[in-house]
Amino acid sequence: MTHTPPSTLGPRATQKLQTRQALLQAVLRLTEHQSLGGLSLREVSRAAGIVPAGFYRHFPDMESLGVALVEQSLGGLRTALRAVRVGLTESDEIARRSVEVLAREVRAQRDQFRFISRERYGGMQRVRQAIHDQLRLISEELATDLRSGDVTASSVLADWSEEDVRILTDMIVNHMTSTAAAIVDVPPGRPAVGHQVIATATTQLQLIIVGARHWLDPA
Amino acid sequence: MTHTPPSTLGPRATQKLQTRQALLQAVLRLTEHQSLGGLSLREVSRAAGIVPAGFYRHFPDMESLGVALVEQSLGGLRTALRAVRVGLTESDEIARRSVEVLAREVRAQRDQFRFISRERYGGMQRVRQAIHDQLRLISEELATDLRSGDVTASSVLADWSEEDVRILTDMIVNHMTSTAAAIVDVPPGRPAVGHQVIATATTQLQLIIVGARHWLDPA
DNA sequence: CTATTCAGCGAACAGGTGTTTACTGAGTGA
DNA sequence: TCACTCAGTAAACACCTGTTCGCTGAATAG
Repeated sequence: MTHTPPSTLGPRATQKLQTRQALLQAVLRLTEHQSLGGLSLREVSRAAGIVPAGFYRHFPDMESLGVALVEQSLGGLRTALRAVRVGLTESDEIARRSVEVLAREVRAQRDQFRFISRERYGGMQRVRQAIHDQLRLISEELATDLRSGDVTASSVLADWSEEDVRILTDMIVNHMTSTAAAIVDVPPGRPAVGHQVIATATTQLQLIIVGARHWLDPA
Repeated sequence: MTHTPPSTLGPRATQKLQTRQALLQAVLRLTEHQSLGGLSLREVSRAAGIVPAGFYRHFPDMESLGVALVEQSLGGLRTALRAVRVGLTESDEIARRSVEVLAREVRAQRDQFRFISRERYGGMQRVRQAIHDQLRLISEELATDLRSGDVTASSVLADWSEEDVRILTDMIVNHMTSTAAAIVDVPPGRPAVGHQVIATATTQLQLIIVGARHWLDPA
């Protein structure tokens, strides 16, 4: 009677998942000084501890591996950003806390974000597309939270057109990716530089918010 | 007695320059669908019409070729941007005209800017450094024009600290690079999409300017 | 006219590449 | 227990890679 499919995976599937993660980790490690397109399938397989032919048990090619990496990385950031906004109504507060979360996330998953920065414009087509799609999702979720919900209570955004809100959130997301790239490039062991980067980014985001507040002002 | 060095280069040097340009052009052509790190020296030499060994007559390696390409590309943009600001005093006008110049330049030198976008975060170390340096120059020149000169006459920036001006111009330059990347990604033969991108970028830049105007306002 | 320079050539080198093939042997389901 | 699935293996395939070497022959300098 105990015919429920095992909620805990068998040793077979577990081991496969581990190897898959080893492949993803290998790419993150190897892309510290070069881009995905500069890696060879053999190099990655070697670093993951399997033979080249074994690679095909997990991905049909390196581009697919890249797409999987994008979804794992940006998916995590997306939920973290969504979580930080619940209960906040002051856009100043949202700005400061969003930059904080971004900084924390980037420092915790440094090589994931280096990978994203690297491949956002530089990478292979499907990888770039995957990044683009994830960023659009983040932008749209931010737009929803800014237009509806408690946030609008203390905001001027209620009067804005959908189009204008999209323009605003696109800019904010672009600013976030620039910030992430800047944090990634901070030399390790120089936390002072990191603080400087975050302070600058926060100021810039506040300037955007001030602009948004006075957007519809009489000239 | 006619010992002046020839102001017009001899056929020898001329031909060498042509081959050098052929190498640069070959890289621009080949990086449409992959990044510089994914190109092989042989591939580039072949596309330029020379034998692999001939490559070394011009560059010691591909990274150096990339640096040369960066300086040629961003050097042009830098002078074009500096030129467009002379005689302008209204920051609104500066914003609109800067985006115009950027868009014109990007469309005229599409593959150069695609290359810059590709390599800004994705590329090899020295290439990234070269891009970073050029962008910092652009940011500093903009800061100088905003602080001194006629511009300040109708601006609030006169009261700003150097640091704050740097923060502002850094953000503007980042916005420009995002815009350039977006324009490059516009599908060819869809000018309507291109107009949309430029309109969005202009609005975003104006929002930044509004923010700057009210930056020191009493809350 | 003569001696020198040097951009580009052709061949060779040791080694890395993606992909296919047939295989092993532990994990699985009935 | 027993057939079968399938993650990982080992070897072979034809091909491309960066770099070096000595050579050519036209442009150059004196």
